[in-house]
Amino acid sequence: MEDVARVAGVSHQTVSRVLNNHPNVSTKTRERVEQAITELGYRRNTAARSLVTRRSQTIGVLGSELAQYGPSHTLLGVQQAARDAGYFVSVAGLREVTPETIKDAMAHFMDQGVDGIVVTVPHPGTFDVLKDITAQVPLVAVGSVGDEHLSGATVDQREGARLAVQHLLELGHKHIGHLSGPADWIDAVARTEGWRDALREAGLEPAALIEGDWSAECGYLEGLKIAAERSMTALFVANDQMALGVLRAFHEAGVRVPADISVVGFDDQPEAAYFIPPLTTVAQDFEELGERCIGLLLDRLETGATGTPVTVKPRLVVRATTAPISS
Amino acid sequence: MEDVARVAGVSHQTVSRVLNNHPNVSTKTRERVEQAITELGYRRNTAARSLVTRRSQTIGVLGSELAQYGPSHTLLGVQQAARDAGYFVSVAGLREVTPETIKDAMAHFMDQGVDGIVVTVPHPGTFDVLKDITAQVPLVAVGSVGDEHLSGATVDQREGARLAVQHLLELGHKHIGHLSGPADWIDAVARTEGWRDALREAGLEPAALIEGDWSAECGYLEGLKIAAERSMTALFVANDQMALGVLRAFHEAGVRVPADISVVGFDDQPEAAYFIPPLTTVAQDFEELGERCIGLLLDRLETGATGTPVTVKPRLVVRATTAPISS
DNA sequence: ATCAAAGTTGTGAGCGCTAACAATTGCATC
DNA sequence: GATGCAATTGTTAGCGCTCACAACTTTGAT
Repeated sequence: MEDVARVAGVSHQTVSRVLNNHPNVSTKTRERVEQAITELGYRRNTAARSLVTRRSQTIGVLGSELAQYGPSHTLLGVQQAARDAGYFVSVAGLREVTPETIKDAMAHFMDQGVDGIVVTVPHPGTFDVLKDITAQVPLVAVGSVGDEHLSGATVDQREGARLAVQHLLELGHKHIGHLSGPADWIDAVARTEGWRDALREAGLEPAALIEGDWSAECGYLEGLKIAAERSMTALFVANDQMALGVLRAFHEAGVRVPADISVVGFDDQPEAAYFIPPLTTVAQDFEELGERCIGLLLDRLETGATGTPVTVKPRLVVRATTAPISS
Repeated sequence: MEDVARVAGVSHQTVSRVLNNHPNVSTKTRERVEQAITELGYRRNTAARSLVTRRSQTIGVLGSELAQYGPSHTLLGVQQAARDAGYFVSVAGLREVTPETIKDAMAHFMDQGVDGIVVTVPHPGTFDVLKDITAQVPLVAVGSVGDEHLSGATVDQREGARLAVQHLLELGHKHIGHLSGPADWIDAVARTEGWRDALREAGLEPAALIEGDWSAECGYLEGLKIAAERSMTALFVANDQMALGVLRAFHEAGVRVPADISVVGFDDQPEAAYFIPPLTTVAQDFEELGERCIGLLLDRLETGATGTPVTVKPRLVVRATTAPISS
């Protein structure tokens, strides 16, 4: 920086002012400094800057299952938005979610001195562990959380599930089962609730709730059982991967989709349109979710304002696995 | 740090020595200092440390298509291994891969002062842009690259493709087509070459090469054409997603798999086992790839040694989309 | 011409840490 | 008990930057 100052014929402080866009620098000086900067290929030292400003320009992203469709896309959105705003993004993925691993990752972030944290850990209870962190560093969660002021952006999954079930209801179905995600996932619970709500509103009893684990394998196994029982005419599956397994099981068991049973998935992965048959499902924009989250966090960081949580609306995509009831 | 020193009754320098595991500290003093540290909940300031050591303990990960199956798992491995080694991981995902976006991301990393960089951009030419960076910061690439000394860990994709085609050959197939990935992907080219090699070795002419774009949609569209032509008895598809589309197209067109045509995929995503029919494919361990890469990079960082690139072997997984030729 | 107010630039200190060196202590040897 | 050497601890400087404040320059009103 001293070198730049020398070349531009000013003091190091003026260079600093130019770098930080301080108002009181004459245009001529600013230009001279900027030229010196490019000429010398000067880069400001982040460490030194952080040391005195006490800000690292870094946002920590804590996530689990980061290779899954939803989380990976959320991360993409978060990362892009943060980088566009000039922040660095530090990622910590959790192999397994326990209070210890969460605390470890948080210690990691605190060591790094992150300015803010985004959490994409879709399990309830996570936030009890995180309570004391919130006091030290602004923290925003992706997805709904028990705590109102923690939550950043959410896809209204309950609404999405309701959409799916209402579609089934409109087709005349009365026996609508649900293959849910694991009960320790916030999203899974929300989708199950949406299913239950829609059924109740229609005066139907929510029966046939099966808990799955998101995997195609589980969808297949449960699908086999459902095929054997033939107790329902429609099935709402909590994600597309399980739906794939279900479709395969039904195919094997000779249960025709949608003639014998209708199936609706959730997520709208790009592959869903190429399942056999193409899957009716609920689309949600994970990238937008991530971007919104960063938007909120940055507001909080830069203006101190506690913005209201954002809700992103899901959308029903009707394809070929649903049909009016025939029997 | 001064506070810790006071509590422990030593100088700040001794505290620093304890923190850095310097040898010449008496056990008693060390214990006293450590106790003071936990007592005060002291955290060393990374910025100050970086300022003087000129190391940020941060590794930058540059990637594109980070939400895809392969890249996202690689990122997971990289991230975990780096964090285990006490490094921070800074991620920059490229929405589109152009010299400009790559340079931008690199500038981002240089600003941050990363100690090393891992690149997961599977396009040739990327590394021409990166040439001048290598001089400044150790850089390791995931996947094969033209440049020998850049490349870190690779899955031997050529070998994987050969495995797939040999399997088909053993089943008696003579007309084996290939639906490849985009020609501007290094991996796609390697797989195509493996296919061509295996065919040539068997004295067969590699015909019917179709270039795809990795998507299920493209697999579907091309699958429809292939079904209409009926010019091959087996198809080697460069990834599982396209294979899904192909399977769907064949199903629609009344082409039976594997009776009429055998299909082999690539990647072995967890879903592949639940396709209709379950997909024969080539498995590769992306997480291991990422871990190995970090291993190599850290070696380079800490010992200065230029380790040799690691090659991870892929594995053929035979399921139900391949059968001996019948016609 | 004179002064105050605003705009512009420079100076010095210090953020929290580590490296190099200086000073002290302990311990074996004579 | 004196001496030398190694092990341990303390002292000082400075990494590159921003902040607070001081100093200087311009401008415009009197």
